[in-house]
Amino acid sequence: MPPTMPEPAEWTIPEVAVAVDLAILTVHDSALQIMLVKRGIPPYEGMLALPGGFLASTSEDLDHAAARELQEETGLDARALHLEQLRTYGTPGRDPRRRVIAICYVAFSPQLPVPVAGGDAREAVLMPVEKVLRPRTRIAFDHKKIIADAVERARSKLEYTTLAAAFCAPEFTMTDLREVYEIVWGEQLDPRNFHRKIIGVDGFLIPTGERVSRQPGRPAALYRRGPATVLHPAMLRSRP
Amino acid sequence: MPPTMPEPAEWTIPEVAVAVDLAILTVHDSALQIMLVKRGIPPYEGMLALPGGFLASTSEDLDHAAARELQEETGLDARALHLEQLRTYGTPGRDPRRRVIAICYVAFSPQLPVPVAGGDAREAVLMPVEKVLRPRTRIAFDHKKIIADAVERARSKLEYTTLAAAFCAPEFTMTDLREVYEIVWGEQLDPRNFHRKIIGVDGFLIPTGERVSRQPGRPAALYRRGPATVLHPAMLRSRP
DNA sequence: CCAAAAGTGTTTGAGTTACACCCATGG
DNA sequence: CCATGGGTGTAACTCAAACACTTTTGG
Repeated sequence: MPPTMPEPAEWTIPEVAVAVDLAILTVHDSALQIMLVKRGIPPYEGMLALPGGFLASTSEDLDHAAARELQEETGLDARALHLEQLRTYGTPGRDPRRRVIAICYVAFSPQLPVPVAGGDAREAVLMPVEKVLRPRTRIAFDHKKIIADAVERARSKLEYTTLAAAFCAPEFTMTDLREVYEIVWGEQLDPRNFHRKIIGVDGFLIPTGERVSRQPGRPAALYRRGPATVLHPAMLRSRP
Repeated sequence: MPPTMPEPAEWTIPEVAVAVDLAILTVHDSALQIMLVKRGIPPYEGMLALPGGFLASTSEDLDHAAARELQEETGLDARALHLEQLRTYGTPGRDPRRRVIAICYVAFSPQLPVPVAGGDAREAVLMPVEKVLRPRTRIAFDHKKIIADAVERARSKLEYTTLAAAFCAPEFTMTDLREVYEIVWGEQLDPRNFHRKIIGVDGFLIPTGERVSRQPGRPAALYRRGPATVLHPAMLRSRP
């Protein structure tokens, strides 16, 4: 860490602020959606941005800061969903006020419980990423790029991990799980081959023994998330 | 970025220093090795640590800071090798002096040219990661964990990208490339199947037309890196 | 009974593994 | 000419894609 620099006993601290931002993804209304908040102050006042905030204290762990932000913004408990570091963004000028280094996290959340009234009661919305990423949509700071990276992380993690289940409610059907894949990847999957594939990965799903009948048709078995975390062999999406 | 916080026009900047550290990996003497520097000052004086330094100015891009450190520490040109962000480490207490957030990068380098005399002429060494990661070996700060993460990144990137070639000299044989895989993964591969697999990925290798005869036996064809970056289907290592 | 969704079985082809075999060179 | 590594051919196997077919419900 301090090997190259001049290294006096004291260094000059450049005027750098450290932020933790969150890309909270969820599947809702047959679309992959991301949580955004409306900015109340300049710069980018009134525009949508990722939730996040500055490092609260000098003794707060990064992962803890992310979990705290998540709790504050959405009321969600970080222990109940998947939260992982995405990347750090620090291009000068990304915040017009001063140099800000943003350590970004992605969260994969099941349907958000309430219409997400944050603790701060600031205006939070869910927006389909498809819409966010359109060229015409304008998002504060460099957050559009961060969202694109978060979505790509989600898409590739579905391939080789069992994280798709993190988007499902605690109990779900095979079709619920398949729809997560279809929505995140934007691609239809064969229900029959999908079923066989998932059942073949042991530890992915635990059958509850229950069945639900939500449409006409044969009732579907209910499952819970199993202990497996990796998918091997991977579940590949088609390459263009 | 500043959505959750109190948000006065001015925020308090916590006393946080931002560092950029490098995990420079190379294959040398039939081992995956990492570049370490001996610390000249406390804390951890005399111990080995990753090369790196503090953000030089308030207007320096992170990727640029990493490339600059690389140049300063090793004389290597970042344009000539692969450099990518790994992860950001910020657990409080990881530097005993004050809060330091380290944005870490991994570099994949071909054989380092000279015995790595850095610009600063500080003592730099290559050490096999196998040795670094042994429980008994002590490394400054939390750098052992960072090194473990860097190695895991390298191992998994060989599976689904063409990055193995980044460890090879500009011109190399199929066996050179195979040995990169074998050394990084610590696993023997069948030379015949490996050859066919790599040849089948188009854009991975460009034949130079030349041949070299370095041992008794049929001379091997020489190749250069091709434009392909992804390996599809992936090259899987065996799972334990 | 019919439509619709859940789930099983079967065929085919792509891709990997394992290994026999041929090729081209140095000593 | 023979040991050695480079490279090709091929059969057995694994797994995914495609799809016919059975099961079980709501209306």
